[in-house]
Amino acid sequence: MQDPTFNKSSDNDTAGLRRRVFAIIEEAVLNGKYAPGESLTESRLAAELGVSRTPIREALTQLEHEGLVQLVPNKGAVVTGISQKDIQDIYAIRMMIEGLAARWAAQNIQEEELQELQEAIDLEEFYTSKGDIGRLMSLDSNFHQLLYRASKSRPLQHMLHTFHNSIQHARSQSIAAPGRAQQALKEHKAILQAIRERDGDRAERITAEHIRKASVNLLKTMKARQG
Amino acid sequence: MQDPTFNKSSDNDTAGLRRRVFAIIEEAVLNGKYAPGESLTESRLAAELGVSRTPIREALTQLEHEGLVQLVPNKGAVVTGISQKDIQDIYAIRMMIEGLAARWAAQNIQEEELQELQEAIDLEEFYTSKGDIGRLMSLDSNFHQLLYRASKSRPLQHMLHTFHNSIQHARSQSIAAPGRAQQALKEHKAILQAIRERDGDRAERITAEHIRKASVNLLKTMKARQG
DNA sequence: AGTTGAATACTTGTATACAATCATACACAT
DNA sequence: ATGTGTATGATTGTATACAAGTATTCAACT
Repeated sequence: MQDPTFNKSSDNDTAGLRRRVFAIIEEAVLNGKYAPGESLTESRLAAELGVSRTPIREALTQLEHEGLVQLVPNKGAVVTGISQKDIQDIYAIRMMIEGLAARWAAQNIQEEELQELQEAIDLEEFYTSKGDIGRLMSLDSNFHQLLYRASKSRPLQHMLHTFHNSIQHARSQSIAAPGRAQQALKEHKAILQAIRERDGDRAERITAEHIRKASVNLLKTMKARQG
Repeated sequence: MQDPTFNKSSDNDTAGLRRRVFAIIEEAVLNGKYAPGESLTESRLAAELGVSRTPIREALTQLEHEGLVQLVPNKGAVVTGISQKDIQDIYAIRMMIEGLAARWAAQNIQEEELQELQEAIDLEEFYTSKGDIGRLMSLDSNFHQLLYRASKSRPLQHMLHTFHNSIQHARSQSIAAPGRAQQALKEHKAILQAIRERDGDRAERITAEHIRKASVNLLKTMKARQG
């Protein structure tokens, strides 16, 4: 076994300027290069990134929907940033909602989806032993996305997808913490087991616990990193 | 007392084509004029509404974020529609999240916000006795928005705001049901009382119950109407 | 000095033109 | 008959031009 291919990519990868622009601005906001309160005008960003205003506009509206900036007419996009409390709140919300997702998944999952989850976990195990953080990030995403899909609830799927994106940056820090990947893998296995046994209560409970632990870990990491 | 003015309008009212276009397409989707599965191309909509593609594009991306269409490249915006199960799911999610909002509001609300909630309820009482459904809709929205704000959680506020929009249409049906407005008013009063007493547990519980009742009522209404 | 007013520069909102990509239909070969 | 390759048409993505509205600045006046 050398490098299991990872072909199930739910995200659209055909770059496009908008995606690149979005990623760049998002990164800059999250890194603090654009400070909270600062207002970004379209023309300035367009000049800075060497593209026209159109893709900038689209990226900004998307950023607004993710809550990173606030679009105020004739003023520009005001950077809001994400505080530590925001992340804490997001995890508190995720605890409830992903718990619900796990419960519904236990009720509605299909045999094929159980297999997909199992495969995701197998890959996770492989890369955890290899210590490949990059892959683990995307596999963790994958596991949770599969969970959402198995819940058979479109609104829930939609909402969690949005959320997931908005804290992607934070999650990547969390999983890089020493020992966290191993722990997450163990928790993922337990969640799958509960779902496989169609035990909705337990699935909900341990999924919430999984999120809570990730949250604790993340906040610890963030505090260690920036004071 | 004749017509208490309602000046606190959080929404931006400066029309703009995008907003109008958005409203028109949203209405058409919710009314079933554009059937689920149908794909709307930008040029077609632009011609139909007599505007250029630009505001259409922006409206469509917004509609995608609200989950009403899915933007697929080179195919157009595919209408997804909202099923009865979707609404059921949304209310299940709202039960949890708004419960959380009420709990946090009980912890963090300020004196001034308590007064605003009280005023909202007073107005609600007035228009309930008058039977002015239109006002009640916007007052119900207002009450819940105030609640979100009082929770002092930006992510929660943001998420619930999005949700609130996406089911605005459904809610307007719910509140129009006979007797529902009176019941909702009573429940709002109870919620405010719990928050005023800083009883987070109770506030969470009865808020969840409030959403559940609204959900039951709405589904009954929908079934009666189109089932 | 503070206030008011107008002029200017800037910013967003919209329209339109162009490029690149993709789906589809049709002809042709097997 | 079926599969394949190509050509055409359609659709989105991006750039740019223009219009309308707003914030800001500076000067004049009280």
